[in-house]
Amino acid sequence: MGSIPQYRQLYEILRKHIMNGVYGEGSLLPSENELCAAHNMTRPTVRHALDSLVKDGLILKKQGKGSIVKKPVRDIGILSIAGTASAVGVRYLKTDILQKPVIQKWEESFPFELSELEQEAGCVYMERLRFVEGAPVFYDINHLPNIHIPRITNRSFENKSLFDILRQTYQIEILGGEQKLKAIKPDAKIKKLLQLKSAQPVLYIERKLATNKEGFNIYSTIYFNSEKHAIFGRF
Amino acid sequence: MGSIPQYRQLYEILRKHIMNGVYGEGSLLPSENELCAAHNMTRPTVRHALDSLVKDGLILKKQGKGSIVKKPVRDIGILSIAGTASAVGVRYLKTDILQKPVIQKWEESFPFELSELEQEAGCVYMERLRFVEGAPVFYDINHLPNIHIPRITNRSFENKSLFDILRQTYQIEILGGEQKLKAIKPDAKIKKLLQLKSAQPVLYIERKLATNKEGFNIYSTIYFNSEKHAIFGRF
DNA sequence: TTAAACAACTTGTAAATACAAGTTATAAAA
DNA sequence: TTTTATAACTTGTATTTACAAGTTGTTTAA
Repeated sequence: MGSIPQYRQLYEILRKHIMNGVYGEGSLLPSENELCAAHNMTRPTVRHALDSLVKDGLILKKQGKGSIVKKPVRDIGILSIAGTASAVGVRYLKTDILQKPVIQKWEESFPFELSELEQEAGCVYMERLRFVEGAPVFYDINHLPNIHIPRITNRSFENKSLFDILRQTYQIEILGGEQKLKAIKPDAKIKKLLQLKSAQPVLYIERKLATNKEGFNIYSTIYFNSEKHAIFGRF
Repeated sequence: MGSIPQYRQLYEILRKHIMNGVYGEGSLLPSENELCAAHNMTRPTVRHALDSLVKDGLILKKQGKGSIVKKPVRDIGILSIAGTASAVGVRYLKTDILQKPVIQKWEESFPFELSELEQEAGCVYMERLRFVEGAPVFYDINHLPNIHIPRITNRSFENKSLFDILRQTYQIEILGGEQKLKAIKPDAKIKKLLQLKSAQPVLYIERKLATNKEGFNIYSTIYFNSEKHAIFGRF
């Protein structure tokens, strides 16, 4: 017997099966007693495995019924955009790179506290403006510490999300983060960039995203025109 | 013995003690065996309670060491408030009930889609205004379907969060949700309630919170004065 | 035909027990 | 004095057993 706990092994098996569609969305998992028999475990052990799946939001247990497969759509914090009436997919999002990634020093007034490592390494800076149906709605400024990401300044970001590149090229995954939101009156620069009518307020977001790389955080400042669209998020 | 499970009772006790500072941050909880003896339970039951605390992020268990109290600022989605400079604890939040819970019909223009069950049951409606350091910052309107929550209109909400009452009295837990955020120009009513200077924009949030009770969702509309504070969230 | 009762499932809660594995302070040996 | 071993803790994993409670289809009685 391996040193991996039994409940963990069952969890991995069931998780894989759910992801691969062996158990379709909305269908029932085998009952706890069936799982006991099939994997030669006792009920507490099986339940431990199922508890983990519940925690992941992969199943939903109902007393007297069974374990229902859920396969959730989880976003990372607030990332997607919804129209005020109906949802607008990310595919309708066109991106302009205002400032291609450059390496520079951290600004003195940088709103987040930096670790020593981040401070020393300097930062990679970029600005983007995003359009929905031809109109600018999203202006974001990103700072990454200059570690783990060699040659990022040479990369093209055309039609590719920053997060996709970080994940695919550098194996950097977002684990979580924190953000601060305010409604503000935009200054002249923002007003011009987002083509705002006067007196139209703007949603302002500061966020810090933690990754699987120790000490590698992504810092973003976002200005969002919420006249015709809203920031949408699941949690 | 009440019909509330033992592990749940212990969970509530420990949770309260952690929140009230009986167990300070970083300190150790009594060991599992001590809790068994103190509350006359067996270890599986005690561990079930501790598991819930781990899930809440209130403790951190270390094998061979014990259960370390964490007391995080981690709320459900966006609920906590941070000062623009430093964090402001929820304890500085005073709540005024503008409209005590009443049972009424759902409004025609209700922004969310309702299930048939929710539609039939009618809704419980309440309004609150929250203050930080004497100034109103938070106006929220809540709609709950009138199921699972008998006699809620008789309850006092003085110094108690709606979520605490739902959890403790009705065993209703928030599992997740979705929300939509915008920056808006407030109308006269909101302006007056939040004592806003003219031209001060407001953060507007619509949220739907899903719970462990099938078909029981909580719908909130929030107006937030982000002049001196920001909405803060972890994920 | 219809409604109530029941049986056979499902998950939920709980006890009693055992041993494995990580941590820490103490006692023994170098 | 310093190092090592040990004992006494801690949480982690797992079995076995029992009954409660919710769901569903079937059988029985009206």
